[in-house]
Amino acid sequence: MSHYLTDYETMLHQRGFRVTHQRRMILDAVCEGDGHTTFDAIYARVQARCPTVSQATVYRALHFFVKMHLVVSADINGEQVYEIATSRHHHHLICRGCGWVGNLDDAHLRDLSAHLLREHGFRADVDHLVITGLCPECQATTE
Amino acid sequence: MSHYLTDYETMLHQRGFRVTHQRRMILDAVCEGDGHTTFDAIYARVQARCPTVSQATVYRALHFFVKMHLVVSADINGEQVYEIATSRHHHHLICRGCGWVGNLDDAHLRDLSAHLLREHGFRADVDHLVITGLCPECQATTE
DNA sequence: ATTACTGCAAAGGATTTGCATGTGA
DNA sequence: TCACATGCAAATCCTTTGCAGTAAT
Repeated sequence: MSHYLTDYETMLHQRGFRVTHQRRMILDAVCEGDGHTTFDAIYARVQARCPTVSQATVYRALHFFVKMHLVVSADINGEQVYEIATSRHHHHLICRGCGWVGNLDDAHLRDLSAHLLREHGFRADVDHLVITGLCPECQATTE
Repeated sequence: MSHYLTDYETMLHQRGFRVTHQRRMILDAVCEGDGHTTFDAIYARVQARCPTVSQATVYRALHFFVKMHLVVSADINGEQVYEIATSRHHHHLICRGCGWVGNLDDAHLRDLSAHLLREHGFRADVDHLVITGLCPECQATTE
């Protein structure tokens, strides 16, 4: 993680932005998540370490990181979630029964996105697709 | 449309719910849309015919219709949109540049959902997937 | 020394809710 | 008739913003 941190700090410096104590904590809090961290979870983690950090700062930092492409956000069932951006594209399976989160490699969507580009001229955002459904356990218990 | 209306009215009656003037107007307003109608658009259409209908009623009716599976809702870029439920599964391509909306037949996702079920045991909700991206025109103008 | 960033509190916008009234079956 | 549905307004929730003070470079 440390050389990754160095990279992003250098990048921010080069662009004239500042690396603050708060931003470091907030980015750490995003990294600690399993991949889909809600605002509340991030805010709680930050608060645990530094109770004076305000919600406004967390909101602003998250927007900032998204704009800097260090974090990606998605909307799952009306709730905004955040995840550290990685170079490898992958997608998520979300169980609407129990909240289980699974990963889906980009490879399985290559054909689809190729089709969309060829037939519709549509360039799909393939970096963070969310597919909801039911995991094996939740299929057993009829909703 | 009329026999469809009869069907849903009968269904609601059987379940002990009531078919009111407001609910009819609200469902009509959802039907008039191209498939992704925002709350504001629905409320505006209803207001045009009956200015006394309140937002609360529209919110309540939409939730009600979703629960009755007469309407499906999705979240596009943080905005909730509504669409009449149809038997035919289809998906939507949304241009994040200009808001253009395209349809994508379910057939193109059959392979993917079959794969998910086979490999992950995951039963994907294939009734209303939203894929964002850029349409041909908006690809020209670099965002 | 700049000026980006933060904390606080207030504002803003969207959605929900309590309650008295109205209305469909 | 009587429970369901509505309108109104207040309440609630989430997010953004203005501004004065703080801190990174």
